[in-house]
Amino acid sequence: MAKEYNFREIEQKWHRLWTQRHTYKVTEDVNRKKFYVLNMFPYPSGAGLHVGHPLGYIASDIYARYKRLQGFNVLNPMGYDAYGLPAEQYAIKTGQHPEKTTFANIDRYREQLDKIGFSFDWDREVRTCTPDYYHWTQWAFQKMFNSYFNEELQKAQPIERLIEKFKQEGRWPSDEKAQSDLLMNYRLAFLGETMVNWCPGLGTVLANDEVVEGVSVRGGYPVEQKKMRQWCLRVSAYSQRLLDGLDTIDWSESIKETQRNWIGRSEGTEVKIKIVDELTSKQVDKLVDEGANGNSSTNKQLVNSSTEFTIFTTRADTMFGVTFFVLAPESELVDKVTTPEQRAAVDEYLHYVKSRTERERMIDHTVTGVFSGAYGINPITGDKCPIYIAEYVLAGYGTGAIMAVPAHDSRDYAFARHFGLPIIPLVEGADVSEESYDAKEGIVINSPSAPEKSVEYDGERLCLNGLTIKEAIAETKRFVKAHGLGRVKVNYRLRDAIFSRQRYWGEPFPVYYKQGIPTMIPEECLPIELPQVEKFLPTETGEPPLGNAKVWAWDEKNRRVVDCSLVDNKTVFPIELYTMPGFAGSSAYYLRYMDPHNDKALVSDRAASYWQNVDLYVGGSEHATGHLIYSRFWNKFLFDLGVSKKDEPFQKLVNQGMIQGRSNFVYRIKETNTFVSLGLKDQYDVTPIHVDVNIVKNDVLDIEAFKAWSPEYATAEFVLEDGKYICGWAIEKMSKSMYNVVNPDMIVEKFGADTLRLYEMFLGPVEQSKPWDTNGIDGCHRFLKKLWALFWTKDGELAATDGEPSADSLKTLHKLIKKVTADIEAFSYNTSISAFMVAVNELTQQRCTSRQVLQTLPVLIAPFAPHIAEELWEALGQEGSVCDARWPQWEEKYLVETSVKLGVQFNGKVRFDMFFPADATPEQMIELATSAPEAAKYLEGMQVVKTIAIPGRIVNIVLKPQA
RNA sequence: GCCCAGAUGGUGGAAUUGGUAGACACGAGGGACUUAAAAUCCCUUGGCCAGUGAUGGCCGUACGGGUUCGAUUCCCGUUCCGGGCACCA
Repeated sequence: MAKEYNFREIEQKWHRLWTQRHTYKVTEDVNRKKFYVLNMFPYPSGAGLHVGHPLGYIASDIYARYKRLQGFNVLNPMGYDAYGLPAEQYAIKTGQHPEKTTFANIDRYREQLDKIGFSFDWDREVRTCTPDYYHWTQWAFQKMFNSYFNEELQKAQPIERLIEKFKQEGRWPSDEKAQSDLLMNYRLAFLGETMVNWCPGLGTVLANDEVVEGVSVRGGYPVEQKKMRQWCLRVSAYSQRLLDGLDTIDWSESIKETQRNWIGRSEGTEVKIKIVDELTSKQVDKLVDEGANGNSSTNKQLVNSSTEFTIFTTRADTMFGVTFFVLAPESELVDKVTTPEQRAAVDEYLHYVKSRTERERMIDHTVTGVFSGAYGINPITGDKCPIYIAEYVLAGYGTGAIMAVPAHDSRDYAFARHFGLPIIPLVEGADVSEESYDAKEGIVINSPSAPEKSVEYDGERLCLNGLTIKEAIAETKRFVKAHGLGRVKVNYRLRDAIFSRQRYWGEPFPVYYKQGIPTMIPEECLPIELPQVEKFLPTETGEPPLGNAKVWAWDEKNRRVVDCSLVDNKTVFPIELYTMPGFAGSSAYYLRYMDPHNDKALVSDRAASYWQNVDLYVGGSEHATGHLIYSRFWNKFLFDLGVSKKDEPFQKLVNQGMIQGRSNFVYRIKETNTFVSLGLKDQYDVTPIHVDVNIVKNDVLDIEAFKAWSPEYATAEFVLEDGKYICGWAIEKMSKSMYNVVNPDMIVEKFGADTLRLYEMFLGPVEQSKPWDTNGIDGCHRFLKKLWALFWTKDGELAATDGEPSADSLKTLHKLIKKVTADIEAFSYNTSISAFMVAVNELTQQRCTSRQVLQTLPVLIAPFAPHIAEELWEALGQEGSVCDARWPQWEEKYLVETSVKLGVQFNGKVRFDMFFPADATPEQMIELATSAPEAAKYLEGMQVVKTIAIPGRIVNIVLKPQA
């Protein structure tokens, strides 16, 4: 009896042995080179894992195991992003404490993960919701609070330095409240009165990346803009460093591009615009006559006339085409600028703008706006242009005010057309009769249209005519700077991150309010643990859920958390009721894995120095503008502090694709309980119904299982084709409601973890999204059986012999080593597995039993299928674990061909194949090809024009008819 | 609208980056073994045409052009699908 491949027994055995032997325990070892592999840790949801989740873990595990076999000391940890909304919402619904459900989910995840045979060092597991972990989240927050960003040094510095500076400059107020307010403008973690994305459905604010098209990512509730006092992180301070860092890391171009868009650097010019209004310009002469001592209302006008505002533009070259200015409705200037005559119209407009939700504004781009009554003076032309207020200008970007150049900006163009404002073309050949010319290419004209149309400054007038747009921008910048009309300014779209949430299930802020001044709980007293509450909903007075906590006040004298009733505002103060957002805990977890049990520091200097940063990070691309920005920001801050040793946290990033579901359908004839097979369905009026993919094999329905699936179908009847019921299919998101969820446990049960690992990788490139189709899995399972069979005789004895391997076998082996090594390096696991299949087939055909060849195979397959690798390794009588073996080196000498079969081409078309000596020179190849008998018929009556011969590639002879 | 990435058999996908397109796997068809099933093994499988046959010919990598002895690969244009950003001045 041949020895059977009993994967269940093998996998259970090795899972047990790995645990017993601590095979995957990692310690810092300065004598070995480190390699840090990391997966984005999962949020443990109640639904458990489906086959899509482990894809990235398998891909990184393969790389981790490969690196280990190469002799690296590999850190490959795993943990849980355990704070989050679903657990809290579940708690609200059921009253179950989120910790309870979260921990239960974690246990379930762990159980599922363990079945797949990962090389995680579980001793390093972290959970973001445990006090020993969020201790360091709170600590980092306090460090940010006590730091500011030094623009000159482009790095974070202790806030004390800033205080010193203020003192030296005499700007340090004596009042404590004023001191606090002043510093809030600089702290990296600060309380800010900002417009936030308020989500009434969730009862909390959301970060920009948590809102898509005006609704929340989680739950899809509408989101509105609201002004609130919130904790914020000054992420924008790091804009330039976040941008520059992208050039130093090995990430996909598309994700870097996404981040560049998100950071949105634009280099432009700020120009100061003087304001005049109708009244002032009419009355200026009169006022001068009267001696400027008019009544208070005219005084106010005079103040207005000396007021100026600043606009931001990236198209400084178009200053000669400005025909109006526009302010954002939320701009503080609106109030100052509006004239009494226009007051009513402006108020009405502001009211209209307020009534519109963010979503409406985003979708509906109809032109709206109102004239403020005031005018601005274009400093370059001296022209007086009306100032409008319109919602198409955003308060949050630039200065909230723009100069409008309708000829060369489509939005300004639409506005000008709507309000009948002039349009002045500035680019040679640009036709602006139908639409604006927005391109940044061409030669500038009309700038100025006549010499006197350009205002003189210090004897100089700006003239851009004849320049290219790029030159004109540079020239205008120079002019504006030289004459003090404004300054060159870089703007970023990246906003500061709103860092507080009105939720229960998150990290509490280590902050209390002393006479309204936010004060940090001393570092030595951290962590401040999340208090118990009875209800997870906001309080009746609208406070966040932590308002329900009874013991949630800070006793300054005794340095501990005490009962709220003790608050006396002398020594006992209320603690912050907000909690931190989801990204707080996930921003520095990779550092914690380096030293997870340290209770003195986030990470020891020794561990951080050894592990440096993550060499390979694997996770979904959906985190491009969330986690992957926050984490880089957080790390850069910790780098400035000297805690992190690298400016960038993740050197190489691989984004695994999503696994979609492949749903199956049955077709019910309307108003019957009869189902018709796919090929016949067009003959009836049918309703397609999702059917559980687990009772369908190769699109053939298991009719008995279907009848048992739901009582409704117990009496179903079927119209079959060829005696089978064929189901339809479609690619959809993998979800319970589509009955297309495939569970990894089931696959492991049926085929084994090694087959699952192999198949997940065989499905296609790791980066690519693809549907899961269990149909193909047999191929991978068969391969493992064939590999297994190679090691055993018919009688179930070990087949290995000590004889010298054949040249063929050595060639097969070394070809395989070469291919697999190159493919793993390139993350091309699917082709790697194909190479294995070819090699095993070849070795089987060669009846290879050589120990020398056989003992290399377990090492090569170990990254992909570790269980079978261990079993074979042991069967061969090798010492220890295959994990401690050395990755083999391929040798060219076994691959050398004595002859090479190449296509011989005449005029670019392959005419015949022939063998050439492997070491033939191009000249010899041409000689051999032209003298071959097959060549004669092509050469007849022809003349050789050109010959091309590339050893190993091609032989090509170009002919033309003889003259 | 702007930016990025794609499009190859019935299906998932290969192709040493300009050198015999379709590796490997699934599915399908045929065959062997078997009382039968499972399992295993062998053959065929991009399309069209000719031939009893070994075989030969033509077409073929979304579409239309171009460069080249030679293009799935490089260039230009078009269509379609996916991802990101989006009144960002």
